[in-house]
Amino acid sequence: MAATIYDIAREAGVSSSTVARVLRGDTKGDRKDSAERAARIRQIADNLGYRPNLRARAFSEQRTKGVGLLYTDDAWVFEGVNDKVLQGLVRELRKHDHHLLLVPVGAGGDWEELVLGGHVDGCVTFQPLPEAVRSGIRDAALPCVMLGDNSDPEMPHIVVDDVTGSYSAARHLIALGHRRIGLYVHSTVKPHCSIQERFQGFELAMTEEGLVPDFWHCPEDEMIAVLTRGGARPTGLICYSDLESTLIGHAMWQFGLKIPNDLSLIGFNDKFATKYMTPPLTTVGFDANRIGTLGAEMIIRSLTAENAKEPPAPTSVQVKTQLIVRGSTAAPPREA
Amino acid sequence: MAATIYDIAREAGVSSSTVARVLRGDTKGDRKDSAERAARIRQIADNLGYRPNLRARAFSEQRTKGVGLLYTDDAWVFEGVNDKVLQGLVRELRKHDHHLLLVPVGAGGDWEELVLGGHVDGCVTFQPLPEAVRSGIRDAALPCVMLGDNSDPEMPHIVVDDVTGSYSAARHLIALGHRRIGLYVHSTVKPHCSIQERFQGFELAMTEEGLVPDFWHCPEDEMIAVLTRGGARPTGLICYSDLESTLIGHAMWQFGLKIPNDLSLIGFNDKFATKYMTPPLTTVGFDANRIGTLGAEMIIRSLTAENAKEPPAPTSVQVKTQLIVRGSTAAPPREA
DNA sequence: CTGAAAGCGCTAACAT
DNA sequence: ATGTTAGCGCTTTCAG
Repeated sequence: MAATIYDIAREAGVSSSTVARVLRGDTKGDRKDSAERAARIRQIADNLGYRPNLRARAFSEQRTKGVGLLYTDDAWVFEGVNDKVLQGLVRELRKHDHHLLLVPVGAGGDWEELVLGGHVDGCVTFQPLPEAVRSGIRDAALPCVMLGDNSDPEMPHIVVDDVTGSYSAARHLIALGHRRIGLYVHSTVKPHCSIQERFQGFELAMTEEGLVPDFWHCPEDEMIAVLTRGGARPTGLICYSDLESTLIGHAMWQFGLKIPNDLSLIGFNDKFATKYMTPPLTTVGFDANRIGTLGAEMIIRSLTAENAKEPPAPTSVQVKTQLIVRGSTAAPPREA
Repeated sequence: MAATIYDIAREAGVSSSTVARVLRGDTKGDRKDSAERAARIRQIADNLGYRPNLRARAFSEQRTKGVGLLYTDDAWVFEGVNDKVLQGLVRELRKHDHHLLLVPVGAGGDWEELVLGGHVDGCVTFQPLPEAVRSGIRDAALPCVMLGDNSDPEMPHIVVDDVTGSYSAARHLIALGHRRIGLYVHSTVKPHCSIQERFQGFELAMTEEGLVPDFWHCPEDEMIAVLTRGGARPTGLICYSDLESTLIGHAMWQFGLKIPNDLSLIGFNDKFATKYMTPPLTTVGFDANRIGTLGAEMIIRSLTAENAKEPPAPTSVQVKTQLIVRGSTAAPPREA
C-alpha cells in the first residue's frame, strides 16, 4: 500500500540503498550527476507520498525511540502537579525525536511484555515502584530514570528538595509564633522518600527551637479530630501536599473554624488551584515542569550514551523548592 | 543478546515455527510426544529467559498495538477531569493488550512521522485538532476516535451531553428565582462544540421562561467587572468549567461578596477539588473515566474491525451529565 | 558514490 | 503436527 524505498528505487532506476541514503541526507552531493539524481529521487518520493516505515526502522535499528512512563496504578498519576511533570517530559522527549508510552504497572496488561519486550528503549518512573518492577528493569539493563523517588541509589533520579521545603515551611510558622506544629500525610500516600525527607526538614526546624515535631499519617477524619478537639491542638499544620490542605481547609470551614486565625495551613506543590483557595494557600512550590524536562534529558542522555557503550553514571538531581506565602498562615490564636 | 525462537529451536532440535507455535499456545497437544516436546520447548524458553521481541512482531504483523493520543499543545491536557479520561483510556487499552502514546501536536517533534509512520495503529484525539491534522489522519485512513469533539461528523466521537447539562444548570437557577443568568467561558478556551452546546441548553432553559441568556467569552477580569458593578448584574453564573468557577469564586471573595448570597455559581466537570471549595461548588458532573473507557473500546473495535475489512460505521456516543447541587447556589439577593 | 546482500526476529502460507 | 520458506522495509556493511 504505502510506498517503500524499493518502489522509489524502481521508478528512479537506482538501488534501494541509494534511495535510503539520499532520503536520509546521507550524501555529500559532490558530483553534479549525483546531486541531480538525488533531487529526482526526492521528487519521486514526494510524488509517491513516501514516509519511512517506523516499524521496519525500529526492527532494523533495534530501538523504537520510545520511552515508557511507569507508574503504580493509583488514582493520582495525573493529579496534583504531575500533569506539569508529564508535560515537561513529553515535550522534551519530542524535541529529541522520542515519544512517551503510558505504562501503568499492576493494572492488568502486562508491563513486562511491553517494557522488556523491547517496545521502549528506556523508562521513566513515577513514584516508588514494586521491587519486582525495579529488579526487572535492572536485570534487563534497561536505562531508567526515577522521578520523585530516590529509593534506589543505583538508579539516576530527580527529586524535589523536600528537606529544605519543609524546613522553610516550619521556619515560617515558628517565626509567626507557632509552637505546636504538625506534619500531616494522608493515609493514601504510600511511604516513600519524600515523606521521610519532609519530616526531616520539619524536624530539624523544630528541634533547633527546642520544639517537638508532631507527625500524622492517617485518614483525614483522624487528623480533623485532632485539630478540632480542645486543649493543646496544633496551631500550625504542614501538609504533605495540596490535597491534604484542601481536605483540612474544607473541614475547618465546616467546623466554623477560620484559616488562618484558628489554624495556619501550609501545602506542598503549589498546584494551580491553591492560589484561588479561600484563603489562598501558603505552600511550598517548585518547578514541576522542570522535573519532567530534566527527566527527559537524563533518559535521552543514557539512551545515547548506551550506544557509546559508556554506562551512564548514576546521577541525582534535586529541584529547588520555594515557600510561597499567601493567606493561609498567620500568628497563632492568643490562648495558645 | 536476548534469546530468540531460533535459539530455542536449536537447543530443542525443532524448527522455529514449532517453537513459535508452542509459545503462542497454538497447538492442540493431542499426541503424547507432541505434548512432551511442547513442555520441553517451554522449559528451554524459560531457562533462556525468552521474551518475544515486540519490534520484530510489530514489523511482521504490520501493527504495533499502539494508540496515539493527539492533543493540541496547550496547558490543559492533563488538567480538569482529563486526568480521569486518560486513566480510563489507558486502563482499557491495556486490558486489550494495547498501549497509549502521548502525541502533542504542534509542539515540535513531528507528529506526522510518528503517527502516519506506522508507530501507532490508530489514534484518539482530545479537543479540536487543526484541520491539517484531521485531514492527514483521514487521508491515511487511520482509525481515529475523537473525544469531546464532534466537529467532524465523519469520525466516531464521544462527547458529553452538554445541552442537557447546561439546561439543568439553568433550570436549577431559574427554580431558585434567578432571572439574570449568564454563561461564562474563559477566553483561553478555544471555540468548539461544547461551548455551543452548553450555550444551547442554557438558551433553551432561558427562553422557555422568557428570559434573556447572557453570554461571555472573555478574560476573567472582564467577567469580574460585570459581576461587581452595580445595577443589573447577573445573580447567577454558569461556568464553562470548574476553572472559571474557581477564578470567579475567588474574585468574589476578594471583593467581599458572598457565594451563594451575592452570586450563585455553577461549575462544569465536577473535578475532585470542587467538592472542597468554600462553599462546595454546585456543578454539572459526568463520568469522565467512562469517556476514556468508551474511547478505548471504540478504537479497539475499529482496529480489529479493520482486519475484518469492514469499515467501522461512524459512531457517536454521548455521556450523560448530572447536576450536583452543593453550596454555591441559592436564591438571588432580595433587591434583584 | 553506488549497488549487492545480509540481517533484524517473527508470522503465516504452504508443503510434508 | 511439524518443517520449509517467503516475506515485512529498513539499515548497514562490504565490494566495486
